[in-house]
Amino acid sequence: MARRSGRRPGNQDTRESILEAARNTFAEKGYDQASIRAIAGDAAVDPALVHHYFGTKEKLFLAVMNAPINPAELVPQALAGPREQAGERLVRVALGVWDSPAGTAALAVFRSALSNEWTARLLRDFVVTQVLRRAVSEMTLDPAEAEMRSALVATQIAGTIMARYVLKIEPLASADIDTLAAAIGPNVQRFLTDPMPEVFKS
Amino acid sequence: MARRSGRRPGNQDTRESILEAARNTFAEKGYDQASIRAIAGDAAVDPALVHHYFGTKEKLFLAVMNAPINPAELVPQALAGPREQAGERLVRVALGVWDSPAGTAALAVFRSALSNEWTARLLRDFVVTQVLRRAVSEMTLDPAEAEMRSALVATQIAGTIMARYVLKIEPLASADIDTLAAAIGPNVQRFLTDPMPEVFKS
DNA sequence: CCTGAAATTCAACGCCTGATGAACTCAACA
DNA sequence: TGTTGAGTTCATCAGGCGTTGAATTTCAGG
Repeated sequence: MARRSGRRPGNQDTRESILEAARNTFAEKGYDQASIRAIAGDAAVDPALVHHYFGTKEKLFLAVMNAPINPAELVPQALAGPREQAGERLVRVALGVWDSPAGTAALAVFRSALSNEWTARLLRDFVVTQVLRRAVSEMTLDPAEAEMRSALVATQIAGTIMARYVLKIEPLASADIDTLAAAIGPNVQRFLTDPMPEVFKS
Repeated sequence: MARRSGRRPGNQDTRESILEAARNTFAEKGYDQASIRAIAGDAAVDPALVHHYFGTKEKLFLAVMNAPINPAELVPQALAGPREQAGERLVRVALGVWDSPAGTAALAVFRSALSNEWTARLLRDFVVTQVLRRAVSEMTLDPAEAEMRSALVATQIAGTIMARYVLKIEPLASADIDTLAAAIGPNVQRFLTDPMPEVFKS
């Protein structure tokens, strides 16, 4: 018999409101600038409670990042369908993620990645092992070029995210997904499937 | 008679060594994470001396950013020559800047822009008013599309910088400029001159 | 030499940070 | 009903931050 007596977990709204406040604050300010006190204040909660639930700031960050994005589900969704439209679909899926509620968490890790070394590693490893590698294997690209091709795709996607969600450069920030997909998709497509200079064969 | 007696400015090595330490530290850690104490330590100097020379951290940052990058010189350099190769030249010039010593300062502002609101505004305003607007006027693009085209170019350039210098994704980080220019240039070119969906005409 | 201004140092201020541990509340079980 | 343990609060720690102002050193002018 595990739990014999005592108050039962009961109200776990608090835990989730901390999580939500953390997600928003991390997304707004990045890892370093988001203070536990600010998060706690946002959740109308004592700062010590944050530690009670999540231990350390790092663990809280990981808890925030844990659920929302599942590449195993998104990558096939982006790659299903004719190869000639894979680029556009990829842009559409990526922007869709960032525009969704889950995108808040993604934006948090993105923002944090530029000022903090370990979050940068986090993002790089995630992108490389979870997204790019998966996409490469599903698209059956020429292995000799696959790494470079997927890295190039990453530049276009990352740049779009950066310009639209972080720097908020107009008219990009206000454009709708269809417009952007039509404009950027073909470029991604070229990175994916068009012939590349011989330099890459090495 | 302005200065009548007293020690003359003399040794300004100190000022420059602070500036250099600041440039490196800002580039490594971004604006917020780079502490005045760390910069002073890097320059083997008392923290108070930094304030003596530059007043505040913000002014020090601006002093670091002040000199090194001159769009008035770079933009024409990127745009001179046949329009059909403008994309590739643009990539080449951009990467050239970041690979140069001056690029350290540029990387600093780039890094800072994601975690700090006012450096983000700084970068956005700089990019929009100093680089994009200038490029647009020199290339005589259709005004109806110019804003969107230059913003799209910005996404590809920013993404490349991010992947290569911040996230350091391989094989991008180790590739030489020629390779990248050949791979990415055509995409930039398409953003610049290829026909765009009608949606943009608005 | 001596004066005075610049260069440099030192100690301290007030504030914020992440984190800790003890105290208190209170619902549920024995 | 009394015990238990989770939920919650509070005071506090040690440390880093940007910044300040006064003291001290250094050195070129008059």
